[in-house]
Amino acid sequence: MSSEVVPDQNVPPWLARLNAPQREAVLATEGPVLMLAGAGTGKTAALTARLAWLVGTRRAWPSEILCVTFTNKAAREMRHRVGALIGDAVEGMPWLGTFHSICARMLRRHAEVVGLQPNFTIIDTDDQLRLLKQLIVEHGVDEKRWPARQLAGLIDRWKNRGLNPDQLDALENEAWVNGKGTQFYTLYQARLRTLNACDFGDLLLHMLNILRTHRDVLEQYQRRFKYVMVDEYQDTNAVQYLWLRLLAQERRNICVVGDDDQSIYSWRGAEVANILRFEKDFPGATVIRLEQNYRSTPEILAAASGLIAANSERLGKTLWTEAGGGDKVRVIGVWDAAEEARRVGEEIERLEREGAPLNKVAILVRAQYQTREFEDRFVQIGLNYRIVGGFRFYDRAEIRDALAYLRVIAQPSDDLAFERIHNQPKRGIGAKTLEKMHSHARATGLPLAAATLQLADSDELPARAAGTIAGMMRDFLRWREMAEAVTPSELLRVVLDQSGYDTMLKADKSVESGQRAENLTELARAMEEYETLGDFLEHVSLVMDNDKADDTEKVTIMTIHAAKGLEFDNVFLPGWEEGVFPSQRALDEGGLASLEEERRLAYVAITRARRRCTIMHAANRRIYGQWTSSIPSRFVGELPAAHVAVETTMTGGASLWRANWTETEDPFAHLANAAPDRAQQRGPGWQRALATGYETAPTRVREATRSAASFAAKPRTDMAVGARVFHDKFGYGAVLSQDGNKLEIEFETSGRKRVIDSFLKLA
DNA sequence: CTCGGAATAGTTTTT
DNA sequence: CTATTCCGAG
Repeated sequence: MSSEVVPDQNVPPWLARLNAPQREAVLATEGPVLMLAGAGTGKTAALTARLAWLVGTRRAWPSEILCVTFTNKAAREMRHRVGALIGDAVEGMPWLGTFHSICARMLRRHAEVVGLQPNFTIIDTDDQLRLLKQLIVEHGVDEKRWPARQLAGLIDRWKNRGLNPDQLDALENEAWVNGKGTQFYTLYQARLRTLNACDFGDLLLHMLNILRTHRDVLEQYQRRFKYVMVDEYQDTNAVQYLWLRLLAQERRNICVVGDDDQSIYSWRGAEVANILRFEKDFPGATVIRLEQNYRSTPEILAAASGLIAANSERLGKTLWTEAGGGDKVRVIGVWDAAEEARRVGEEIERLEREGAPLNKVAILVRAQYQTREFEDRFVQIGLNYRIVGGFRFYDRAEIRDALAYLRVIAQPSDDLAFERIHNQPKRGIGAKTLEKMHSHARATGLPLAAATLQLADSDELPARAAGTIAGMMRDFLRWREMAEAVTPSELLRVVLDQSGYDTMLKADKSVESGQRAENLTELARAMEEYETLGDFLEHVSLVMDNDKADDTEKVTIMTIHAAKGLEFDNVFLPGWEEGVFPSQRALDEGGLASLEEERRLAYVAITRARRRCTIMHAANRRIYGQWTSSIPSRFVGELPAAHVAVETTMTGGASLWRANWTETEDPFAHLANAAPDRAQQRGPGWQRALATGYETAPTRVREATRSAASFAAKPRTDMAVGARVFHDKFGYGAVLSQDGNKLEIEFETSGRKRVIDSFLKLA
């Protein structure tokens, strides 16, 4: 590719390094551009270079470019990489960020247009649910039959589609309590307005409404943004699309990057159609395909391409690579999920012995519940792992309590926050008092906190309750004054101390309380980089990720969704069974579209691998406590045979497996009985497993090496519940319970784990 | 108000 | 199976 570059001192090296289509995408600055960038084709490199080029050639100031991503992580990376190209100018890029953070920034300027104050609160799903629940109960709807979750889901969907309450059609209206959709959506929006709050969907919907109804505001932004760039365009939903179209339709300098084959978020409103219709919306668009892959071996690419070819409705791309060699994609069938985890563990230990860094090994699963089996196994064999996703730092109860205090200080009208902590720590203000507070607030139209203060002055409450409330309100007044003078971090420390929260934690002798206190210290530390309380709260609500830098060598276990955009040398893909992947839900509902999304997910999974990719399927697995037999995923059968090596290895040898299902305990016997034709429909993956696997390669079949752990079958008697123990990997801990030779231990530094007793010493 | 047992509901996840 | 939520008794 460098040979194509005409040496020219005006061409910066970072531009010369790009391949021809990437360079074309950079240089096509004027007019609409659709960049179809396959997995691993260097789209971020092209996008950052384009940004640098626009600024470097003085086509626009950094502040005149709108550059939108979906996640904070992507925004951060973009900022970082652009910074490497053009230096500090990137600091002046206020409009590089996520859809939500950019809209929040805009909305704070125009808040009054939609009836909000500029310091509005951004509420999260938790608050949203509590608020909706209140509304549902208040209006006499049976919360059992019509759960708040469902309403939240509907409202989210409406907002994602850009629908305001008055724009719901009859069908949508019917979706909630037989015709109360509009009513509850309206109530919810009104309630948010009185709370001076917004949910995530509102950030976009409010801005869209403003741009639609206020010509002057729209024109101001159209004039400002000379260039618009959008990453992961296949993930945009309707509001985002409409918002972008309004902002870009005048100048038409919009460049979107995406890959229809990697669209895996339709369930949260993303519409692949947006990418498919780009050329219609912006006639004359330049379409550029990035197809040269810099990540994977040709075998991996061929397997992935073959699989995705089974989808219809594709724009179509052909990935290729200059690299040669590499192993075929392996497919391994095992007896059950435990063996699957054991195999993966062994493979990883082998890789480790060969010197492969664990940081570049990943196990990608379809659903979170699959992680458990691996976690258990890796604890047993002492393999370092990290599970990505699941609990987030800011989701913890104590963190949310602390934040609620800060929110009430920053915004006295934040009823949701006030309600959260009104009796936390316990102040003796129970349901009865709370109900009085609520009804007084409703009667006076005051925020909860203000109404409560008034109530405390009256004789409505028992003297003791009135006293505590008055005291609490005095605290808040004092903290509010203090907030002007001290840093947010110091303020938090004072609040935790004076509110009695610290004391409450100290009094709590349970194993978790120590960790809680530590988390709060961690929070205070994280706050130190913020100057004002407002800055910090905005950060918490919009930038809620906590990718803690972790330099220890660990295997990553995460969902395929979470792995999008990442790459690993060695990738393990367990659970490729019908009902797991594709998921049962996708098979039951959603029809072909759902199935194709699952297939795209499988494509994303395979293309994460740089060097080696191992797909596995188990014949038996326990799902929600039910033993389930399953057949290999149809996706296994769709892999092009020429690029796949089937290497089925089972504990006890293949003959055992075969004996099991052919004669005595055919795991599919019930299927054959219930639906005789199902037995014949075991799919191509199954057929291949039969044809290639253990039939032709019996010598490769071997007893899985048992680790020392599983031999220590006799439970020890010297480790009673409560005993203090020591573990080489996890340090000191206390025994919580014993189950045979497995002990559950609360480790002082690494939390609760199940380990085998032979790895423990009495401390 | 707090505790404990029963009932229940469980893809994927960002903001 | 298991984490969470809900409800009723004390």
